Amino acid sequence: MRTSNFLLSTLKETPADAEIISHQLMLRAGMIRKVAAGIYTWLPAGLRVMRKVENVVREEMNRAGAQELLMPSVQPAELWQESGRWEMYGGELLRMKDRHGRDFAYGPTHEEVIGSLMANEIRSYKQLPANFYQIQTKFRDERRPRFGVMRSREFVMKDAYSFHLDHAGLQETYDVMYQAYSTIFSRLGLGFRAVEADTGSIGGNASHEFHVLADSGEDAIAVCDKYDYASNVELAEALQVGNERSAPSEDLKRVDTPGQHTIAAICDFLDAPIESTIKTLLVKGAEEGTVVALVLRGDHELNELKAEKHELVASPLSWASDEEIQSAAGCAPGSIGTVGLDLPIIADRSAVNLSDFICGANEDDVHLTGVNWVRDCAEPIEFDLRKVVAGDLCARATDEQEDSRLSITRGIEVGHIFQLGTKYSEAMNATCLDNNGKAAFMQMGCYGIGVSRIVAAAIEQNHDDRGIIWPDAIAPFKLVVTPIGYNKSEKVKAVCDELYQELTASGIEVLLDDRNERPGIMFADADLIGIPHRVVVGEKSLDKGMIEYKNRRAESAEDVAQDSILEFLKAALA
RNA sequence: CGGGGUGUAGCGCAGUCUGGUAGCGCACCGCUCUGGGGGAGCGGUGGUCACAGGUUCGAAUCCUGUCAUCCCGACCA
Repeated sequence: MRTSNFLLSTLKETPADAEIISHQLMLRAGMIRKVAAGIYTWLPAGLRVMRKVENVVREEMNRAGAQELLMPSVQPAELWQESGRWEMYGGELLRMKDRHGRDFAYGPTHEEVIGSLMANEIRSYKQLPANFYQIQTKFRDERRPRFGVMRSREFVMKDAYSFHLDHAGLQETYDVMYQAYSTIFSRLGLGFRAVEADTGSIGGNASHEFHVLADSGEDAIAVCDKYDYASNVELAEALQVGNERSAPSEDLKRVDTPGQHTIAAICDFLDAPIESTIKTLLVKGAEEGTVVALVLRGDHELNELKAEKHELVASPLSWASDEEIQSAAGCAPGSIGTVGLDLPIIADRSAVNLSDFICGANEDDVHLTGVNWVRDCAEPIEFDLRKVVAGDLCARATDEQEDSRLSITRGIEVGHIFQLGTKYSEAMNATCLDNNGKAAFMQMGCYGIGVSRIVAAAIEQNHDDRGIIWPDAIAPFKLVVTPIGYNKSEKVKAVCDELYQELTASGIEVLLDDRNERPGIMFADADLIGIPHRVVVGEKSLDKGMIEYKNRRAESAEDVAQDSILEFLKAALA
């Protein structure tokens, strides 16, 4: 491609409404343009990158035995009513009516379509296992789209759905997909991590997310390399910290604590370590109108996702109102405690093993010290409630060494694999006959990759102050040829044209910058759009029989003899 | 959905308080010089000042309403 024939819409200045680096660079490099909130046009430079990602994904899905198909983006409401999600899905489902007034939705995902399709197409276990995928535009009407294509409403996704006679078959394909995903992200040149994930409302027994590691990531991941453990912090198990509960050694004492309503204030006021305090949080119970107390050690934070998994706790988690707190505890938040509290008390593992601790007295501006479970209040229900923090022991650890502890890193979720079980096959009545001729609901798995999001994630991970640095596998062009004086020097023009033709003929995607621009502009543009390899052809070098080569990541350039440049480049780009 | 910003040329912004012919830089077009990291000069093109209504002799500017968009949070995966 020649720049004279390519829409190179680079911007010198950063558009004001772009916050994160990938969004800024995608706009500046002329990859995308916003059409509406969360809706973007992909310009040629951007689309070239997305196609590269798609192709790698397609190759590896095919290699893993999945078959590509294409389902409609506009889906009839009946399918969603059948699965119950027409009501359940909420505002994210973009609904519309056709000219006859019939309800449709723009597909945010395709379990319904594939489920009803395969209910018809698959009749016998002999057709199983089967795995189908598509690469297609989805629409989720996010409440708050943000960060460019990182969290857009319209986006490109690879979604795959597998079908099995039994769970063993599902597990087998799940493992194959796990491997395929690892291969895909490796081939894309991305630093990533597979992490255990919450199965959320979908349910099922296993789920992994694939995260591109980047400080700007929206998700926090707890990692322990020694035990090969990585989990979304939403899910990561928090072990008990501290020693086993010891016998009470202090008497229960009432202390006036006027105006001290936070843990930090109490510790300061009583000159007590924060590990000797507990906090008591009141939340709505699963049963309408009830309230439940959640207890954590003072220095720990509540993991709301864990809490709402307890059968006594309302899901989604919902805080008790001030009135409910007043009537249940007899005081305002800040003075709640476990003594004399007539509520179910669910305590985090690390709070359960405390003795002689400090808590509120359920009376405004009064606290208790020397509190002990059993002696002073009921034995609590033990439950994993807290958020893990860096330095916690890994849940798999069998020792307490430094390298058995968790570190917290941030990631961008670019892939997610689920074992769905029979949830959708039951909803869509997708059965097949087993080898006894009996109908059985098929086991399903589903496997997503955020194709457009990967483009942004790759930039988050690969950029410098001059612009994007594409991994070779997804660069819009592998090599840029920058002539000095293309329109002035016959010699330079001839060498560039020949180089361009030969490299192009050997299958290398080359951008020849034939604009009549000053070198600085050409260098700046090439760096901004992130082309990984560059050669500069100028009369000065040519007179010495040299052509200059530079890797985008390298500090400086090197001279290569003109007569060996082709082999050199073929080797460098291999 | 709650809170906070912002809407003036393709991009970045000033002008709004204090009403009086719509400006600057970049980009873009033409010419000249220049030619290894966003160069310089001269001359140009481009705007229903988000929209609607109101006040006024006169509104980008004041008033009312609407919309769009960005950020934080909640929500979602």
